[in-house]
Amino acid sequence: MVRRTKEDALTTRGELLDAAERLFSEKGVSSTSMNQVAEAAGVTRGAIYHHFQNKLDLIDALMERVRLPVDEMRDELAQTYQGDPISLLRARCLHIIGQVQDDPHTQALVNILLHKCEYVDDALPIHLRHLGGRNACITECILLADKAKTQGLVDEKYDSKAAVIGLFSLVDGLLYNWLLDQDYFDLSQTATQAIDTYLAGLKPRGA
Amino acid sequence: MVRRTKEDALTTRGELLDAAERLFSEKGVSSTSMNQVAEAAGVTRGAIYHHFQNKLDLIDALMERVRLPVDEMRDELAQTYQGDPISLLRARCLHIIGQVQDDPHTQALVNILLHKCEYVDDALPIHLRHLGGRNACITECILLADKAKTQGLVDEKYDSKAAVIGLFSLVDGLLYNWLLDQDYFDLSQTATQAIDTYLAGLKPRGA
DNA sequence: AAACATACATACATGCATGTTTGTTTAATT
DNA sequence: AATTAAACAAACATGCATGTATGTATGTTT
Repeated sequence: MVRRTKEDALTTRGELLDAAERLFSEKGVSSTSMNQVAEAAGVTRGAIYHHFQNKLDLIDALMERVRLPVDEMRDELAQTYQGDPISLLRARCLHIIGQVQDDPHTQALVNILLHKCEYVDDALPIHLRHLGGRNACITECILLADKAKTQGLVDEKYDSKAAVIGLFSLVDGLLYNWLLDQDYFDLSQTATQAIDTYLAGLKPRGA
Repeated sequence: MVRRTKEDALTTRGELLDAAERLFSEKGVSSTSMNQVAEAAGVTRGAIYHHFQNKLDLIDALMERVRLPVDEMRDELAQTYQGDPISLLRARCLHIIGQVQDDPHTQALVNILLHKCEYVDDALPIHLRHLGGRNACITECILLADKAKTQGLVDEKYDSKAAVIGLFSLVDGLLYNWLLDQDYFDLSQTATQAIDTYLAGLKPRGA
């Protein structure tokens, strides 16, 4: 209707992202057309193609807008920390769980990534970013696990990489299943127990 | 071309299922058209619509053809077993891992379910079957966990349902990540260590 | 052997999603 | 104040996917 100033344009862009995030998370990426996104944002497809090149670019902007939990985790791990490495890992995992549970944007994005988006060639750049962040994070966590081993906090018999992949898989699996049916179990309670169980299993038997 | 006898028709049907399984697993469900499936099977769309009502019906037939690991697990759990409940759980989880790793049909199907299929309303029946089998399986495993508790194999402080959900999430997460990038880690090794770690964590500290 | 059913191929009709282009209104620039 | 550029809307062109309807050759039955 009324033409817009620069700020208004940014608002429109934000509304487009909001609409896309909601629709993608509700109905799936490929089942949602650009037209539906535009309508939900109260504009036409012209607005979308003005702000974004295509659907992938739109999704990319979605990911850009929200800091994924793993990225945040990597940053915080890079900082100096106090306490033992295992406690740090535990805190970071629970933080991820909490963020998905409590932050709507994070939850929607993770939901899209886990359930509403086919892992196909077209979407490769999106998933590569996802994988890249995750792998970098795992790499740093392996160092933590090694350190924990030298401190006698983790049994020598365990392979550090496998231990970290197991921990991450546990978190992924918990999120995966909880997002499938949020009423089936309480996320933070279950996650706390499961993560503590896993970490307890890492300790040497005698400790 | 040449018209077919009943057996030939079954062959055609099987080839259609094979083609669909392969294409869906490679390129994703919604990115694969019925025409592509037909071409890959060496027939036309007419053959597909003769054997199946539509894409969903085709997917449904795919799931029907392969016994999903959880279903198999449930059956085996129902049988009488020897040994302690924890060992049984361990064996069953590792069996699932092995089946996904070694059986191409199972691997393709799980890959489709985890990565190549959006969890949207249209596909609800497929996912409901998935969830139904899984929940029934969890329910039975909770009984096992309770039994393990009475035998002193699991620490009293743990909630049985959360313990089982954690274990299943761990398996799911491992499969999820391994299917994303099969070269990033060795599945059976990592899974064995991770599951053993988790199960070790379930034991009472003194035991 | 005739009648019927099966197993497809082919053709058609429709609709929707995408990408692009053009037009229009308003803000920004000078 | 005039010009340009931004922010969209609207129209266009294209293509593909789906579903259905029809045709046809082959098996099947009686």
